[in-house]
Amino acid sequence: MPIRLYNTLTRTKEPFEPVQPGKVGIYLCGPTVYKPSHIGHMVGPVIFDTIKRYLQWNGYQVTLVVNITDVDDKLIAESQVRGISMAALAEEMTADYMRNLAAVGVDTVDHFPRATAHIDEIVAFVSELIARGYAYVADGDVYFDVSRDPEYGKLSRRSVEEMQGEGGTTAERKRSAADFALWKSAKPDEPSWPSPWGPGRPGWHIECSAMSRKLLGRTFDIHGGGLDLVFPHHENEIAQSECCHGVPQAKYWLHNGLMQASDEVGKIGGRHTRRAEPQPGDQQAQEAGKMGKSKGAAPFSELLKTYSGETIRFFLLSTHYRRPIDFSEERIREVERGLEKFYGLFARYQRVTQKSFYDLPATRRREDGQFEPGQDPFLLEVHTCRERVLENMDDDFNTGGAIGVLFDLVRLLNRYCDEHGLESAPQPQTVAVWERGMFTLRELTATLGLFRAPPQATHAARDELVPRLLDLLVSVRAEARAARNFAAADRIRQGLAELGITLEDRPGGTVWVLPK
RNA sequence: GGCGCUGUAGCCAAGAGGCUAAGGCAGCGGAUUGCAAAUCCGCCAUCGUCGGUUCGAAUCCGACCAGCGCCUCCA
Repeated sequence: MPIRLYNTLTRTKEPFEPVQPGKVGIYLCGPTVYKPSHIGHMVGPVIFDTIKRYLQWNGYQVTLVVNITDVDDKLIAESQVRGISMAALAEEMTADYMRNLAAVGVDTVDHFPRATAHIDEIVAFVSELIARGYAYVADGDVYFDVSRDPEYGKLSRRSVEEMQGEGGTTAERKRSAADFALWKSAKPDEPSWPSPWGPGRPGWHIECSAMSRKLLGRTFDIHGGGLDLVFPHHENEIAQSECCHGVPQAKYWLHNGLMQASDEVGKIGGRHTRRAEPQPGDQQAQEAGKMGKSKGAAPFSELLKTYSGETIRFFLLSTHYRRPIDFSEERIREVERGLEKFYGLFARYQRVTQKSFYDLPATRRREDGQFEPGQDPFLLEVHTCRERVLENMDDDFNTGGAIGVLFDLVRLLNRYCDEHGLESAPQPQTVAVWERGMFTLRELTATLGLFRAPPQATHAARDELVPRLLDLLVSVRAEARAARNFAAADRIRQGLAELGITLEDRPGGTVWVLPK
């Protein structure tokens, strides 16, 4: 069964067939690095990291490129405000972006090309467009002549007539409002690079055309980005690249939905807001806005102080990527409680087998994880879960549906553990069957890039003394319980609970759980 | 105004013509437990409204209502 994906170009789901058999090139539009990234910047990278993992697991050799736009009006403005160079600002913000990506487990990106490192390629690209008659020079600027491109508007489905084009001071130099800048002449105090048209800097869209060509070729497989980039960014990229090359730039265009910033009020904002009576003073709270425009868009690094990168990743993957997501901390906390189900099962696995779930090998290829369930009803159900997860993933990377099935699998594994008394009286036979199921959970979560490493140990757990003291308390409490002195036992448990430490009396003994 | 997206339980969310409409969070009942915690079992929706197509629609079509995005160099 083939992988299908939704192509913005055709507005339909299409079977995935790479340009070259077995190889896949993906270009994702990354950030303009002028301020710290917020959670909205993580949506694309997480889904495309997942897509790459999944395609690789399905046997494709995948190259993933995420560009860094490090020259732009906003960078210039911000660097002037802060009194540092544009390069220094870009450096700082790129480092922030990289740390954030690492935290959410995005580590499959092959190239992070920077616009300023590709000025030669950009100048060459612009020159080619001029030579072919698709662009014109105007007073040190270079503009793309939209009227020369009969296909202009095919991605966003707009007609040239309705375009307003870019405003700004350079507008008069353009022949048509819809034309857009390929190269902008520099003002005296602005950073610039030499070019045949005088000192200047690249326009917004050209770096993606130039860098994708360099790293992935004239026609590559998947071009991704946020839904807000469909117009004008991707439309203009297509115009530049396809007029220059005469071949499609990308076969499939994938766009992720945008993160909406709900207010701290949490529940408010978003699609379901139904204002029965417009309450005075309530209006501001009712407005959900796009992260990029919202002043409430906290730096992602701040969010990471409260929630793990894995929680965020799980949150982002628990809905389909094309759907808009309302962000609220309450939602993150709900997701976090769902994650506990997985962590709880991993802890059980450790108790039963003395092995870490995280050490289980993940399959490299889809077919490696296939197995014959035989007649065992448990394994039959595990097998079915696996199929259901893969069906979801094959269908336009439906990670939300896939995660729903993973919860089923977790319940299945817990039930088997309960029913066969694996924690109290493990039998090698049943443990082996259970492990077969755990193995499937391992491989399926790995394809989503989840649970690749144990959650960061808390500060308390890193302290050697804490576990020892807890063990001591637990053993004292065990003696009290043996003597049926439940008052003393409960006092210990209650006291620890007030410190956020949970005690679980299990068949094999008492387990303590530290707060996150 | 133009183009487009969305509306499924208290909240989040999968499903896109036909099995009892996944799953998570919250809640309720039960098993287990000395009591808890964790886990398991059970309960909790006719799919924005109105019409149409169809033997049959949450799923297709139309209208309407509501929210949102782009058309302003925001992923």
